[in-house]
Amino acid sequence: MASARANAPDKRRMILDAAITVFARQGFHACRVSDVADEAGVAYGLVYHYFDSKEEILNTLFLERWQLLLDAIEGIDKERDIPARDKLYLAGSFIIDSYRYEPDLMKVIIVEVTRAANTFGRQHLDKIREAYAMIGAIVEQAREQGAFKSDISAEFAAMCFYGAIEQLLSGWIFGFLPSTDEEFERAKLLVVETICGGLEAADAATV
Amino acid sequence: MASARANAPDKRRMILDAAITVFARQGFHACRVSDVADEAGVAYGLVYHYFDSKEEILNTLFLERWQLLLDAIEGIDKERDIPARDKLYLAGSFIIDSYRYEPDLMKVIIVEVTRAANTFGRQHLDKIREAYAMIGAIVEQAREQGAFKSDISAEFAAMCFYGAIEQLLSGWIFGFLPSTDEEFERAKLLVVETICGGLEAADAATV
Amino acid sequence: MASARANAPDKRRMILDAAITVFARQGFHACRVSDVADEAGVAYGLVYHYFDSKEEILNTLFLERWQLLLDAIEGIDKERDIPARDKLYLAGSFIIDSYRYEPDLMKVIIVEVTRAANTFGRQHLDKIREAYAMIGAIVEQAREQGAFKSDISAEFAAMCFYGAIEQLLSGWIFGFLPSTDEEFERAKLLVVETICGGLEAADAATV
Amino acid sequence: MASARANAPDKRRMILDAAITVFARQGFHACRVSDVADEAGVAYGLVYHYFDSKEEILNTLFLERWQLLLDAIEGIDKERDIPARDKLYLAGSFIIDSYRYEPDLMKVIIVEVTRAANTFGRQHLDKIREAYAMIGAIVEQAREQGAFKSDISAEFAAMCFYGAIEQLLSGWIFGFLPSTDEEFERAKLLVVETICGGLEAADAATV
DNA sequence: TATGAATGAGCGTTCATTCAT
DNA sequence: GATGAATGAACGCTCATTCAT
Repeated sequence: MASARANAPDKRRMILDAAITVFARQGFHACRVSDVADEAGVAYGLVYHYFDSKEEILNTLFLERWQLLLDAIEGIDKERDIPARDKLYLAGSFIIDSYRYEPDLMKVIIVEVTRAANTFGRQHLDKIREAYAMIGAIVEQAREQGAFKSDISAEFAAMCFYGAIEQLLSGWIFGFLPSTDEEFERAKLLVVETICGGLEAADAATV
Repeated sequence: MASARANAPDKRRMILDAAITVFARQGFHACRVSDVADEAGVAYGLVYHYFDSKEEILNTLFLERWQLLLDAIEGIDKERDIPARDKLYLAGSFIIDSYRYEPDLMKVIIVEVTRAANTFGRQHLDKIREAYAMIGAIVEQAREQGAFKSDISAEFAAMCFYGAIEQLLSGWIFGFLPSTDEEFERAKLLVVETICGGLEAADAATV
Repeated sequence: MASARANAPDKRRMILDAAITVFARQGFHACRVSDVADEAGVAYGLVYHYFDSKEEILNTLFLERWQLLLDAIEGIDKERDIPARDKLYLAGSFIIDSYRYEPDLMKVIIVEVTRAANTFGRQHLDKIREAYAMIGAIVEQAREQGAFKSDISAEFAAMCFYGAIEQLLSGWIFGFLPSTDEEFERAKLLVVETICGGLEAADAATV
Repeated sequence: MASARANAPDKRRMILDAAITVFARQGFHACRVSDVADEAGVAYGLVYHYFDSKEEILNTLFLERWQLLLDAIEGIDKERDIPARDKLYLAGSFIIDSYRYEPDLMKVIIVEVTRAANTFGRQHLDKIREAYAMIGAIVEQAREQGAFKSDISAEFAAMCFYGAIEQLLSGWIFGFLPSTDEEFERAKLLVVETICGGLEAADAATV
């Protein structure tokens, strides 16, 4: 029987996927629950069979994905013998690739949650800050080892790093940065180069 | 006429100021037009005498303030004989001080406009990008002069710089960075130090 | 200006009157707010301009009317020099006449509030019981004076009296008692005769 | 078959019993079919296997119990050689004891059917009135025998008697009369004393 | 200018009922 | 018999906006 249902549609998943599409296209507030149901091809009420509210759908999407991101950064940080810059490169890459491969989902998460700081962002602030903390931990270790400047706190550095990446994601999301593979790869390298190496030319630092 | 009304209340201004308070406290979407009218101490309908819609109030607040910011950065950039790092410091200072001295207004602008990218941010995208462009112009000049690395585009650098600052503002707005004078001053210095000088210690850059 | 508006329609009152008609005809739960608005000839939203909810309309109708009833019984009780039986007759008359002259309003109050004990009745229980208490006070005084039996508590007597009257009202409301003037007058007399004098024939009481 | 299933759970009965509990606790309208199913420990849809609708469950509960009541009163009335007052005492006792021993069921019947006159009460009005008629028959016989006053119609007397009892039941149901054995027994005696003997003291009747 | 009563489209949510398994 | 996923009509309430005064 399980096999008979192996490729049966998982309606709950279909609703979540439809929500990604609809939230990304119309925005969370501008869309109606019926838009999600229509996109998923299910009846209106089924959405409420699986979720308590429209908000819960968004929360579910965010928490699912954000946990993957936290797990990824944690995994990167545990590889002890690579330099902090490489760890930050891997973390940044994971976020950028998340957008590259699932742009609608990441658009929803960035636009409707992490940047929507006084609606959903607020209720997920602790979860969001876990990411900052993990990036901060990478920086902190580098500071202790003398690789990073001690006068810039790890927390501060993490916010600059994350802020820069989120700004880049916004650029892609709103179409003023080109969404090409080259651009994604270049951005991965340059955001680390900028934050770790600084904008200033090495031989000009003393100017 | 102006003198005859010298100390008559400017109802339009009262409405705008009330809107700053209310939008900051409750959020643009969560508040009603009547909340703004109540805060301003005027009748419901008067808001519609001065503004076409609730949105127009927010647009007005944004455009008023953002133009000041653009003018300030432009002014900073025209002082030709200071280094790019100093220009960026001044630009960053202006933004941070804007929040320091008018936290409600800046909260509204950041939360409801620049970070609300798929509602108001979208319609003001060009205006917002003018700020990136001005920061980019500062960077571009430094690149041409060899002070900044040429492999990091000015546009990219500007987004990292602005992203870092906006992230810091979010930290203050949502209360996970302390809003003290020392902290504001420190942040001004460090955000430039981070973006221009990089996180890496000078003697560790080759590691 | 006041005179210019002397016969201007009081929309709030129109809504209340429409609600009496609609609640009586369709029942509180079976009708929609739009039915009330339509009956009143006003826009949907105006109902919510004057009342917080559909329930508040019913509460308002009940409290308005019930207070008249309480005031009436209180007034009756203060006329000290008439016998308890006459006071009960006047109290019963007031209630029966309330139905006679405003059948829809009393139907709503009886059906949707005082007999709807586990919805609205519950929240107005204290107010409803004030009526029992006032009737009880009339009985109590008669007991103290020796006119009424001392082995039947005043509270118990009040509930029997009120229960009998409410049952009669139900009979008229649901059409199994004839709603004629003679019937109303006869009922006023007989309910008192029954409760005060008893069903038993005087010469048969010892049987 | 009955023996083969002697101790198999009778799901239909379980649903009815669960409905008594749930309807009494939450009220008929405020509860969902799933609440009944949960309480019964059966699946959602099984309720619809045994009953056509949520209403049919209530109808079933009412008709089952009301028939017992009708049968009881009929039985009482057939014992010809006891006085009307005793018959009324027995009828009242049966109703009061019904509540005493099955308070939830009687609460549901009183609150959701007999007092809910414009929903379920209406469709069961004829059945409810059968009870009045039977009480009326007891009174009528006493009138014919001269034991009861002839100027109070039997139908009227029945409504007063039933109204008084239902009011008492409401008092117990909503907790403003104490639900003790003494109270129940006292009420049985006093309601008959009140309705048959009247509130007025014998020696004061001429006052 | 100034008021606030009046408008009405729009949406989230509920839940009785059906039906495929 | 038994399950619970699936359906979809229905409704209370919100609130931006209009307009008569």
